[in-house]
Amino acid sequence: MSTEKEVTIYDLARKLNISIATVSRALKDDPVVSKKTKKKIADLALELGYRSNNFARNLRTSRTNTIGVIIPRINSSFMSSVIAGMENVANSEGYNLIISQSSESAEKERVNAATLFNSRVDGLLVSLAYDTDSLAHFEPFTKKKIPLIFFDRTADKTEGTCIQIDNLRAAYEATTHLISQGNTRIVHITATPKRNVYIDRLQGYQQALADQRIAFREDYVIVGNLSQEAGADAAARIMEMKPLPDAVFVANDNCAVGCMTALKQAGIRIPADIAFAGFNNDPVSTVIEPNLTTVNYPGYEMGQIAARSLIDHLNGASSIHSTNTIILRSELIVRESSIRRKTNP
Amino acid sequence: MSTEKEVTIYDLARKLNISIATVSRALKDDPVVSKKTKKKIADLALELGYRSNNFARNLRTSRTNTIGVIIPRINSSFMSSVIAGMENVANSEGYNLIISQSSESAEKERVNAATLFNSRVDGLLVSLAYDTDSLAHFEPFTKKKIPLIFFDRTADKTEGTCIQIDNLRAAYEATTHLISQGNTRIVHITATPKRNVYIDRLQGYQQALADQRIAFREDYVIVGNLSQEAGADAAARIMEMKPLPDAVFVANDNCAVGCMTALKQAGIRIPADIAFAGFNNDPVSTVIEPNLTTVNYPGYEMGQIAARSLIDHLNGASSIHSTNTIILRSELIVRESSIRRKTNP
DNA sequence: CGAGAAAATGTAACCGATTACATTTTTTTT
DNA sequence: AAAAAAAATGTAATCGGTTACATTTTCTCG
Repeated sequence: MSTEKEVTIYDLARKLNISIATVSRALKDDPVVSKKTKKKIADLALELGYRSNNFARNLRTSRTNTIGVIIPRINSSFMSSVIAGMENVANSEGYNLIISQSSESAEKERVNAATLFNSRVDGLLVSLAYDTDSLAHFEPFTKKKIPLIFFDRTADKTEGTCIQIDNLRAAYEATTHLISQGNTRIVHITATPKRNVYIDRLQGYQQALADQRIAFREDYVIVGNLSQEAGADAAARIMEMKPLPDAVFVANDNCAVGCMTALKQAGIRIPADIAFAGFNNDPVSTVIEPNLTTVNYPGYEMGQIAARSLIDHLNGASSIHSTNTIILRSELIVRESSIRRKTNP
Repeated sequence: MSTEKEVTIYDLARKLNISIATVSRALKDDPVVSKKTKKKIADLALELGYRSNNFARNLRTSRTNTIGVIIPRINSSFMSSVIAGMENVANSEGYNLIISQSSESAEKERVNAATLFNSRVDGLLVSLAYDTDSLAHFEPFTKKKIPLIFFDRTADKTEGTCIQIDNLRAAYEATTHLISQGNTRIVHITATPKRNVYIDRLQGYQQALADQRIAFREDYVIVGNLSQEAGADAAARIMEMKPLPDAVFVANDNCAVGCMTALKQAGIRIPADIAFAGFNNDPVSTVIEPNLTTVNYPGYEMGQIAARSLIDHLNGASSIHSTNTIILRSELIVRESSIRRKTNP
């Protein structure tokens, strides 16, 4: 009835008439304790429903077995895969995850970092918000040598390890593909060039144009927040362009969908009038009609690798400084939205 | 250079030549400490970069300020809204969230519950997995009087509070709407009747049929896992039915989309040949063509309310037992997928 | 068999806060 | 101005583990 008292190592020690030190060691499977004693202790612990008190341990060892995660938003298919991958590894290694969202705000990111710092996470996994300029809020971590890993939206000139894809190459391939379909007036919709992912994709786009001797036009780059609404806004701008562009490369599927929908409503045919390519291989890319050509990259794996790297480092298995950037593979998935058949009239 | 030593209340006390008790009280803003002293302490704490040691506090108070969350999957728009809502409240109240996914497996749910129990969360927020039968894995919580709140996929016959919508009524409305458009052969695609949400929706569907004097047909209920693939499978079964059903009510938008896509590929027109209604108001519902009629319900708010209820209870502000079930409003959003114009040939 | 090495166990300080209870200081009252 | 009440501060035990160092027990081998 009443909340039973929690069982401690003192209780175990008393019952078995041994010292708490031995109990503590036995529970940690310390080789210095004899098998026989260990067995006795393990049995009794089970019987009494003993559970270790992490606070006492953490207080003593100053480790929390907790990893902090800061992400812009959890509500994309990509991010939830990443989280799932992290959880998978963390769980199996006995770590907990504390996930916090910056909602794309540098200020909220700062607050989250402070909170996680105060909860003394053992390490931090971060994907940066759109408008983060300074990395000063991560200094407390680096100062205290708390390992810090950036993934996807990474930061240059930092000490932390970065896990990402080759955004430049992926964008280069997507753009080259659009060009190969006979397009030359290619618009690029993207987000703030503060973030590596967007600046790299822009460069890939530019480089592909350059390699095919197509002049880069400043006014073909539309910067927004990559939401569906931003896609619709971009569509309005595109429709004002004369001549009409013949292809659009969007840095994110969700925004591409918003843009395509708006164009379709205005009677523009895709891909006949304008071809499309996106980025992320979000599930909507196979729902929109026509299905969207896009860049697929492994979120789940990225999450796993990020967590794995961090934990390995925490366990001293590998130094985080030995590997500074991990590049994962990505691939272009060609679907109807970019396939030119007979060419348009 | 070297990792600086952590500042403790002992350091503050020594510097100011006062006792640690006063420091401790001042930091908690205990009214018993004079303003002057508080100011001195706060200033020094700031200057020295003091941060409270939660382990010491938790060890002493046996509270963790951490809330455990168990959900089937995070990768739906609905769930990520829920999480965002929880985070919003938890953050502002100084609680951390530990999120774990059951991946729709009762076994994994059990393991997650055990893990969270061992990390001594102050409370638990749960949405049940598809195949969870027994609630035995939550007994340790109830035994220790750790509050437990179910949301969305709730459990009957339990002591915990439940937060959900009126699934029966929502499904009744959706079905009635389909009937009002002139449909009578209405298929229902859903998931395991183990979960309240699905059994309630099925009952709403049945009740609507009954009220309109349409006979319920067992073979019109297709049970699956509500994935897009399950939707495609259901489409195959639907196409074998003679005569062809004239409407489909799906317990989840994502599955509806899979089903619609498969039917469209087979040349069936929506809504002309078959009308559709879904559930959840997932973003894809406005991407699929035709846009999907669906039931909207407030994920963000549900998350907020769940977290708020739990925290209020933890703070002793309200007893969890006073309110046993909280019902949130939901609404039918009618879109093209269910609108019959001239009627089919 | 007995000395020394190895294995097993024990002692006690420590991690950094909270808080019941005791004591001192300040304010109010008469 | 002294007594009583109120406010502020201090003392010390406590939460439940970890671990350096000390001690005891068991084993090994000449």
